[in-house]
Formats: sequence, C-alpha cells, structure tokens
Amino acid sequence: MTRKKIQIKKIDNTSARQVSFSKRRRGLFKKAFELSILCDAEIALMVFSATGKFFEYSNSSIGQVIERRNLHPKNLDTFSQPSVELQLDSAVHAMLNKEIAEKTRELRRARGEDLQGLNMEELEKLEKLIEGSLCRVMETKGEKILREVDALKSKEHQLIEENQRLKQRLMSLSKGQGHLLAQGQSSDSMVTNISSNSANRRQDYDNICSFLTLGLPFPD
Amino acid sequence: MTRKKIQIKKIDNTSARQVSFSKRRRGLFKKAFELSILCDAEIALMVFSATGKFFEYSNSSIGQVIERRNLHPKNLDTFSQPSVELQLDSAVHAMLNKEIAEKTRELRRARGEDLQGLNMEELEKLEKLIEGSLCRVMETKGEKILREVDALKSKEHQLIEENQRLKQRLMSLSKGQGHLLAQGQSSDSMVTNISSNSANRRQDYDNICSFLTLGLPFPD
DNA sequence: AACTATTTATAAGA
DNA sequence: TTCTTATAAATAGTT
Repeated sequence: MTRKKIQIKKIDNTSARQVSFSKRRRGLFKKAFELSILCDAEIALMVFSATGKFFEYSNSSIGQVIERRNLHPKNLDTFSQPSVELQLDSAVHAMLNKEIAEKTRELRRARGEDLQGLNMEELEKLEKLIEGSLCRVMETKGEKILREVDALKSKEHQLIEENQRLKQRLMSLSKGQGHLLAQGQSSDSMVTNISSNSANRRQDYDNICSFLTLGLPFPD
Repeated sequence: MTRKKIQIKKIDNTSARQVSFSKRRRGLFKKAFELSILCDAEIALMVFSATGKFFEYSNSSIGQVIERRNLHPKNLDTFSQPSVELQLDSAVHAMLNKEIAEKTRELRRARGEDLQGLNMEELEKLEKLIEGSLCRVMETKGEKILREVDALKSKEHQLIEENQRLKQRLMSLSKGQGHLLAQGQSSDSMVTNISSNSANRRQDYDNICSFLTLGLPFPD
C-alpha cells in the first residue's frame, strides 16, 4: 500500500511474496496486540505461510481461546459430534453460560460501565451501592492502618521500657564504679507524633463514610 | 493513529472503547484477509470482546487450522487431544464453574466484601477502582439530567412560541371583532428556575469526580 | 455513520 | 534481511 497501489491477489514473484508475508505478518500481529490492549479483548491468531511455517499470537493462550470458543453459545459446534449425552450437557452449558453472562453484566455495572440502559432511579440505586462499597473498602483500610499503628505503638512501649531498664542498670553501674555517663532521651516524641496522625486519619475515614452513605452534598 | 497519537493502553471511556473495538476489529480482519490472499497463507483469527461477544475469521476453516496446528511438530500439544468428548464435558463444566466462581469473587470484591485477605496496596488499588466506578455512574447520571433538562427547555420554548402566536392571533381577532380578551403570561419563570438548578448540580458532579479520582482529601 | 487530519503500514528500491 | 521513502490505508477525535 505504498509506492504503488496493489491489487489484492496472490503475489506472483516468490521472493516478493515472502518479503510481503513477513512484513504483513508482523503488521497483523501488531494490530492484534494493540486491539487486545486498547479494547481489553481476548485474541488468538494462527498463521501458516505458503511454505508451511507456523506462527501464532495470543494475548492469553491459544488453547484457552479455542476452549472459550467451543464453549461459546454460538458454536454449538462446527465439528464436535452432537451425540446423545452432548444434548443433555448443552442444557447444563446453557444454564452455566447464562449465569456467567449475568454475572458479567452485573460486574460491568458495578464498575460503572454499560450504563446507557439504566433509568434515573436505577442510577441512583447503583450509585448508593457503589458508595457503600467504597465505604467498606475505606473502612477496612482505616482499620488496617489502625492495627498497624497499634502494633507499632506497643512495640515502641516495650522498647521504651526496656530502654528505661537498661538506663537504670547503667546508672547504678556508673554510680557503683564512678564512671562517665550522661545519655538516653529515647524516641518518645516520634511515638506521640505517630499516634496523633493515626487518630486524624481515622477521623477522616469516618467523615468520608458518613457523608457518602448519607448522600449528603459535599461541604464547601 | 490519527487526530492525535494514542498510547497503547486500555481505553478508559467505555463507549470510545467499543467504537474503537469495532473499527479496529474490522481493520484487523481486513488485514488478515489481505495477507491470506496476497501471500497464500492459511489464517485463523478469533476475537472475544470485553463484553464476551465472539468474532472469528478464517480463509479456510477455524477447525481445520486448529487441527493443522495440533499436527504441527512445534505443538506436541499442551492438552489438545482428549480423543473422546466424554472427558471434554466434565472439563467444560469445570471451566464454566471456575469462571462463575471467579466472577463471583470479583463481584464481592467490587462490592467491598471479603476484603480480609487484601494487603494495603491491593486495598488502595481497589479503592481507586471503585472511585472510578462511582465517578462514571455520577457522570452518567449528570449527563442524563442535563439531557432531560435540555429536552424540557426546548419543549418550553416551543410552547412559549406557540403561546405567542396564539396570543397574537387572538389579539388580531379581538381587534377585528371588538371582543373582550386579556390573558396569556405563560410559565416563563419555571423555565429559568429549572435551568439554573441543573447548572449547579452539574458543577457538583464535576467537583465530586475530580477529587475522587485525584484521591485528594476532602475540603473542610 | 460520516468526515478528516494525522498517524501508521507498507511497496518498491537500494 | 534491513533501511529508506513515497504513498496508500487505517483510524482518533469530531460532528
């Protein structure tokens, strides 16, 4: 498609055909890759050259895509024998497929996609639902932080106490032996800083949650 | 590859993604077709969209290409020949069930349930995801409101104009026939009220969205 | 669904 | 094969 426009028909010259094959094969694979990334698609691409060489591309795995294709409702299949048991199974398949489709749709809604079909009331409901989800996640996060901070604090306390004991032992030692010693104001200030920060963050989470769940307007 | 160069990463906007998918899918299929003709290649191409729709292209037949692939020395295959369909079915059921289980778990996570197993980083990621969902829902809601308001406004305008015409016709009639007539200050005030309200709400949505997506602390 | 400004792919030549 | 380059084709954003 350059220097000259070409007709789409088999290229006669063998070496020209091979060159074209390798260029176009790379182009095709690149396009497949881009489509898979840009549009979140699952792709499998298999190519046999005229000389029998085999090339394949898949963002997941060819086998996986083939299986998925065989499972697809549309392909009640082209070549798998429709034997006796198969028909029984197809009912089960249909059910399972239906369930998957439903969950997929629900999941997309939960992610705020595919909203065109919803009316105002449904949108409001969905919004409340997602706000609830957000709240729970933020609460969990907050609790986790608190737990971590508590752990840190008790560790600090232990260390401080141990520090005190060590200091006293040194003191009594230095008195007893008349040695030089004047140290030991450990990391108390840091401890208090940490705990006040965590209290503030906790407060923040609570605020966020309560006004999200209540659906209040944001404060100015 | 036009108006603007794009990065190869998942397109955020759902409808833009869908448009892009269908354009690029057609492009990809065309390229596959051209390669098969120009270079006398055998090609099979399978594509699942993000929504689970299935598309395929082959110049011969997908099944044939799959078979040929399985015969290819390179693919002494991963699991390809279960020779009988009996085993296949249970495998299929297992896969479908697995898919359902996975989607169920994903859905629970998206709803902020079952979070105990997650670490801090994963929680943050999930939080951002849900904030994104919330944003999209609120945006959709906002747009819906705006559209409804626009529709109402234009209807109001039509009515007002018709009102005017009717008034004038009455006036001229009353002049011509010397009849009694003094009415017709329609519902103008309501129109302006509605439109100013909608502007405020739109502003609210935008604010909410921008600070949710940025993860900013809430304003005091 | 159509348009169009750009980017990308690529045929031919070296 | 690889590089270059002139041109055809694909397509992102817009209407």
